[in-house]
Amino acid sequence: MFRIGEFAQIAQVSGRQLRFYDQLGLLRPARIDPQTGYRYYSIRQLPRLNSILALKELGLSLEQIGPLLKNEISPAELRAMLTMKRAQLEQSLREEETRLRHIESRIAQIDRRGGIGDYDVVVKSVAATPFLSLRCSCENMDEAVRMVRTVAEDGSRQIRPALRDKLIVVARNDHDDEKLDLEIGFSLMRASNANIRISGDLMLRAGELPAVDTMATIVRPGTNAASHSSFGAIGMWIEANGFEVFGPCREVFLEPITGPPGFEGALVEIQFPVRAAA
Amino acid sequence: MFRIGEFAQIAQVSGRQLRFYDQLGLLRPARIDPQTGYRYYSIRQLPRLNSILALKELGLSLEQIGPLLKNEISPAELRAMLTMKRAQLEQSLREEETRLRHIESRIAQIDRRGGIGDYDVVVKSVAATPFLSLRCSCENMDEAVRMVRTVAEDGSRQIRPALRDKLIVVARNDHDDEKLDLEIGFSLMRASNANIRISGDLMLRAGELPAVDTMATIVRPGTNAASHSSFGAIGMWIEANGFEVFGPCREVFLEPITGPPGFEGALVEIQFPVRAAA
DNA sequence: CTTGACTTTGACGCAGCGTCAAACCGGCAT
DNA sequence: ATGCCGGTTTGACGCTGCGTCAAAGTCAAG
Repeated sequence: MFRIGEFAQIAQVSGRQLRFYDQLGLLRPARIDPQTGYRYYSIRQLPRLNSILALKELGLSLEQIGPLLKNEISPAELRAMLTMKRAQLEQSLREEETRLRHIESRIAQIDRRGGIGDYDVVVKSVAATPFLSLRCSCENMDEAVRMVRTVAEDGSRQIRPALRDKLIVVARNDHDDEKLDLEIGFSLMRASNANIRISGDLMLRAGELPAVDTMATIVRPGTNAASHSSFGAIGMWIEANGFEVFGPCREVFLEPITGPPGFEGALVEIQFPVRAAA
Repeated sequence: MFRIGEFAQIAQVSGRQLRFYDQLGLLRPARIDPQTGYRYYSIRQLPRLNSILALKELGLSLEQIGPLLKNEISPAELRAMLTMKRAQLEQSLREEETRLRHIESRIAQIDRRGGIGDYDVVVKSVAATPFLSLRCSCENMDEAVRMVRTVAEDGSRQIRPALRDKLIVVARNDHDDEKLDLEIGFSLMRASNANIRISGDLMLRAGELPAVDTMATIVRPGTNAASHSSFGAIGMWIEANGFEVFGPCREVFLEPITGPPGFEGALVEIQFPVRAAA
């Protein structure tokens, strides 16, 4: 019979652990002195303790180990538990590898640029949303900016504020032509089938923006210069972290557009649908 | 200005999180209504929140993120933090891979044998210990068993109980001859240079058992039959989990030997020094 | 004015112990 | 017998980053 300290030393565990296992009923001492409350362990309890430690090593929780030791678990059930554990482990392994890549790209960035860059690329998922929009093809940036402004202003006037949500520009230039193939419109609070005619012959048509599970996003001031550097940043991030672009990029105007041309004060969220690179 | 729920929805976080970040001072709401205590967030706080989320993704703790956002951290310090994180991550990746192998070998074992095997292989580290022992070469198992018994009995008589610790047999058969090359003796509570003569011309000489960092161990009843199966079990375990045997195996008798020949009632811990397989 | 949806603060929970604190106990030296 | 030092007991809090109630107050629509 050993007192708790000796037994702990033999088994390479802490006394606190033994007391805790006692409390959980996983490993009661062979004897407890009723006078003093001292716990006395027999060397014959070592196999049981080792079973506990081995099962813990496999990643099982102490709660799960209890029934196992009492042989209340069939091999099939244990197999199922372990298979689940394996799946969880594989999942977390993949996640940690992703994180490792994140960290390494961030370290490389510090080394390259000698400073701290932007931290704000975030992966999120977005739900499908009704979208009242205009498809158009623009020759150059200036034309695109004018068009966005037109849609923004006329849309703001003609769509009820309670229905209108945010201005969104989807870049659909598949084969990057010279031309910009854009879809410009407003997301809506709820579905609506009404098309809306705006200035001249332009027409906003009801449609839907599809949901995207993994969307790499970055929030930036909407000045054109900053927008350009944001695209660079998010592109590097996507590449460095083992993703690839998977669909059309969106620019979400988080604030209603006001002020002078150029959207200087606007706040824009750039969104790239991504998936793990092949 | 958004109330907490809307802002949470936009940023894909929970309201609880926002309140928590407020409490930590990481992200105070743009305004708090002094009447009602309602928190109001500006969309312009989204970049800061995204910074927090991105840094969290890198594995930094919220405590570490605070100073970062206040620009109280130089790039070099950040680099150091991330490098440390990377090392930790790589370490935990290796550990999880090891666990994954453990689990897979356990599943395979269930599938092969249709049942639950022994759970009790445990890795521990053992310290160096003074060792009073006899080196001998035995032709067969019977001779070895007799020799162990002789050392056990004579040693128990001739070494003071306060000095004597446990009977240990080290198997030194390097090139597995027919013969068993054993070292049989007692570990001691403290160093001693006294050699001890036991029955006949046999002599226990003072020496030392070296420390071993990673020792795969299993505790078993000392019956010879059970001992055999234990060796099989531990061998399979070592192989399945990507280790290799690295030195001489030890058998530690956890209880003083009593009773009839064969050590039927004894409790033995088998120890194999191991290292990651090449 | 009544709902029903939101929000506030406050508290507990978690997983597996580590780490005090205050009070006892055991064996050795005197 | 007596001190003393080291081990032991129970009990409580800490940790990480929130999730999840609970009770009470707020806001906006009908």
